[in-house]
Amino acid sequence: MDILKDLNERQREAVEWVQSPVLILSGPGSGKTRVITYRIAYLIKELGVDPFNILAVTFTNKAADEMKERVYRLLTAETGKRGNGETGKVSEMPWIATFHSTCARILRHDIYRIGFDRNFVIYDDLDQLNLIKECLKELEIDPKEYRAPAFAAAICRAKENLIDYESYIIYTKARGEDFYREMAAKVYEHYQKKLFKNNALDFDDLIMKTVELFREKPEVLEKYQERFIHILVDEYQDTNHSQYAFTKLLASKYKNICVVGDEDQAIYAFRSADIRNILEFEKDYADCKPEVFVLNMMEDYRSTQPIIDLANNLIVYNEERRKDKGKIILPKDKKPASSTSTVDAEEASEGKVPAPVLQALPNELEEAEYVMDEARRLHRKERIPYHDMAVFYRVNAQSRVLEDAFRKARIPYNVVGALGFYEHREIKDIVAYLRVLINPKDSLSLKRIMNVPPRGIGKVTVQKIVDFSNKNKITLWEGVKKIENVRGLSPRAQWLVKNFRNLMFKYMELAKNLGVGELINKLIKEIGYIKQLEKEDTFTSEMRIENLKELMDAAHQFEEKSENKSAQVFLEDVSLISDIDTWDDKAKAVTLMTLHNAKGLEFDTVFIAGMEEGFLPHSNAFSEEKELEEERRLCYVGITRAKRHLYLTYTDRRRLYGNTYWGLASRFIAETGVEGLARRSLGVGGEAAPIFRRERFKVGVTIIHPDFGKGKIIKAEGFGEDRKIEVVFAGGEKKKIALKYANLQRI
DNA sequence: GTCACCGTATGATTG
DNA sequence: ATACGGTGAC
Ligand SMILES: Nc1ncnc2c1ncn2[C@@H]1O[C@H](COP(=O)(O)OP(=O)(O)OP(=O)(O)O)[C@@H](O)[C@H]1O
Repeated sequence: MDILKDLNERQREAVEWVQSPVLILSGPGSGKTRVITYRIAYLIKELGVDPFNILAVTFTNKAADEMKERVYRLLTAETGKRGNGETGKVSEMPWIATFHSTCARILRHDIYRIGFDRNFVIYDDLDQLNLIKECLKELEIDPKEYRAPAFAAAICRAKENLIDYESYIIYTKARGEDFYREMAAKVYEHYQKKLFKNNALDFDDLIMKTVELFREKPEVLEKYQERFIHILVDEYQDTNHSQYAFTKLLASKYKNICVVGDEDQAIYAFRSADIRNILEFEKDYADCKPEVFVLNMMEDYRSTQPIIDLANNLIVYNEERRKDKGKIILPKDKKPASSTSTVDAEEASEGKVPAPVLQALPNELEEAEYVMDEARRLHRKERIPYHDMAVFYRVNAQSRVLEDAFRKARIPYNVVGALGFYEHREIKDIVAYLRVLINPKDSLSLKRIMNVPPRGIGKVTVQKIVDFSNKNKITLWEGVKKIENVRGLSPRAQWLVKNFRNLMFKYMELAKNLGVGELINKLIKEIGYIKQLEKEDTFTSEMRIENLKELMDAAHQFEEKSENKSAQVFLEDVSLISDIDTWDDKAKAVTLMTLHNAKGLEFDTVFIAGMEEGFLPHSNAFSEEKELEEERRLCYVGITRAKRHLYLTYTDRRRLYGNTYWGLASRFIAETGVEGLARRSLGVGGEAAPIFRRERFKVGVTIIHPDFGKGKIIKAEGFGEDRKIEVVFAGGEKKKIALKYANLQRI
């Protein structure tokens, strides 16, 4: 069977094993994603499984598209033996998507069973934040004292763990005195009720409501269990509890499940991902007859030996890591595709296999310059295409200087993330129009557009309609419809709202028959959005016009490629798009992205910029050992993306957000042992930052001050001599202390 | 009442 | 750099 010829023996076994659940817990580059892809093709082609009965879950839409494409190619490949007719055409493709879009599609069909409308809208995190701000206003909570993003985080964490607001309130009470949590509970409840009124779901609801649906309506669950007889999940180490519950429910009937992941690459604990899901997978299926098939592969087909060494050296510093996990190794059977088979240090130094490079730079500008220069050199001298190079960093804001350097040098580049296309204000405005047309209950979006572009309906008028609607227990849109009954409006204001109402009536009609593309075109023209922007005539307004044009193109393209051309489906696509999804990996350009976005990808050349204490590891992770280990895994993920060329750079001093950060080289640098390997380590004499040594005075540490006595560190910043800490002393008073001047003792 | 402008505060990682 | 709240002109 020749689709299996691209696999090694153990991969092949995993592809062919269908007698019981499969767990693949394997290192980077070991071919996990490849196994899933081939397994899907194998199920269809060799076992005659109906593609309709297969669900594969990926981490991003982009990964889903790629997998679809590969599966399609495997299915249509000329096999000589079998094949679905001479055209090799595939009649149907399996369902390959992210958790979020999978759940969105399920809910679109069946959510009415738990009391929601099927035409719900999906709120992204900006919408979520705006709605929470509204809640704070209505609950009379001062948003300066209690920040909205903190509530958003609390609510997300709760939902990721399937805790609805009722349970949240109960847990809060059980905990006793916790003012902040009590407040969060109130906000959560209010927020959730508002979502319901708006007929909206946020991202986390998509999963949570699906689980709720499955639990409350067994016949719905059964329907999907019969539909998804074979389930495959990629990147399983980064699933959270709700995703775990979803998967487990679906798989519980047939138990044809295959999960794949690597706990050393778990980097999403901050949004409740839990590696126990993958580590305890065997327990979940302990009663299966042949027991769970477990595969632990550590052969890394991606990287060269020196890169593998760095990764191995680094990851053992994670103390919570399973001691029996082992190291990744170069596969014996690896074909000399682009690199040589086995390599020793001597060969590496001769330049057959490039040695990883560690480079210190005085500041972030020179760092960017250096990265750009090296990229250009590799392109010219070694003929490495730009699209096979990437620059990774910890925080989006770091991309700016890099962009500038690449732009100035006229080297093509793409930035993944930062502000995604669909997060731009002008795009969100138009999307809000569409949402209201489809789901008039969406008051958040309605409020957003009532005066966009400015049409004389100001804050006060809107507030009056809101009050009127609340008093009469109707939605804001109902309030707008009954504008004649709203008291205290000037005739002019009433007239303006009536015009707006008529506009919306007209477009609600049009939306029934027109495709999204045409609808958006007409709408933008009629409301004079572009005219308004032209009037503003600034640099940003020009960009906005471009973006709007791009949106119209996107909508037309959508119409062409999709069967269901409704604005509804378009909106769904738009809401679920992620940063990485819009990245064009075939463009001839260097890719700039965060380490998080790099997961699952591979490049010939990888630069990791900003390898400094405070950035990688990020300063917010200093105080928790667990978080520090996650930062280390992040670094591990970055390193293991590189096939042949790896550069680690760090600076002495970095300007960001108008501040200057004086950094030490990241502890991870020393841990990788790159200094011993690198050809040009510490190139810039004297300007290199010293390599990090562990700070003794960390948050949480108890100290004794010669004057004030015993106290606990609650805040710490700076390094070495310059370190400043904030301490709460036994009496309760807080003091800021510079280590330089105080003779502190650690206890 | 509405809108455009200016000052101030404030920044991780994401589907 | 962007998101807010306050201010003055219409
Ligand atoms: N048996 C094999 N023979 C040759 N190349 C392979 C084999 N298996 C995998 N590869 C190659 O190794 C690289 C990594 O494969 P893949 O992305 O499937 O690994 P992965 O385990 O999912 O990686 P990661 O966890 O790091 O994202 C790919 O370029 C793939 O083509």
